[in-house]
Amino acid sequence: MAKKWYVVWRGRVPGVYDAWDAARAQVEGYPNAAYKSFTSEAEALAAFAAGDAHTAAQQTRAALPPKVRTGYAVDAALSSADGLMFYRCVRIADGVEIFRHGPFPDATNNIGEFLAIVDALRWLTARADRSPVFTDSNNAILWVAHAHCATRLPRTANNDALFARIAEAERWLMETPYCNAVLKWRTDLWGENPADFGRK
RNA sequence: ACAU
DNA sequence: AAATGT
Ligand SMILES: [Mn+2]
Ligand SMILES: [Mn+2]
Repeated sequence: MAKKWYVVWRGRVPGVYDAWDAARAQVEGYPNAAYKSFTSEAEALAAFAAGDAHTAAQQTRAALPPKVRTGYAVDAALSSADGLMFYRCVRIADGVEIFRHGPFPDATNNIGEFLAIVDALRWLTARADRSPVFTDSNNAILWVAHAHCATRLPRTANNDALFARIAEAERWLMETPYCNAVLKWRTDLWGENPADFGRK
C-alpha cells in the first residue's frame, strides 16, 4: 500500500495524521467522527483547512458496522419557516435518496417519522429486498410495531391527504407480512442519521 | 427519563 | 425556545 495521509475533522484531536494507527486512535468509537484518507500531504492539509466534512461523509459511512451499511435510513423534518413536513429515505451505503415526500401542511414530526418507515417497508417489500430500515425515532418504531399511528394531531382543512396516508399505511401494515427489521439509528454512536435534512 |  | 410522543 502506498503511503497515505489522514484528515480528522471530527475526532478526539482533529488534525492531519500520517499513519492510520494515529488517525484511528482519534476516530474509533468517537460519535459522529469525520475523517478521510488522501494520497498526498498537500491534499490532506488543504482538505483539513477547508473543513470539508461533506467529502468526509462517504468515508465516515465506511466506518459504520457492516450490517448498518447494508440498510436504508429514513427521517422526517418540519421546515421551521412554514411548518411543512417532509420525509425521505436514503440508501446508507452511498447516501442516494430513494424517495422524498412532502410538503404536508398541519402535520407532526412523529407522523412523518412513521410514514417514512412504512413507505420504506413498502418500497423494499415491492422489490423483495429484506434490508433493514433505520430510524432515529423510538416513537415511530413503536407505532409501526403496533400498526397504529397514535397521533393527537387534530384534523384540519389542510391535512386530509395526510390522514388518508396514515390510514393507508396502517392498513398496509395490518395486511402485509413484511420481512424487514425496523431498527434504531444510534445517533449517539454513529452521528446524525444519513437521511437527516440538515439544519438543526 | 428517553427518542425526536 | 417550542412541539411531538412513550
Ligand atoms: Mn428524525
Ligand atoms: Mn433529522
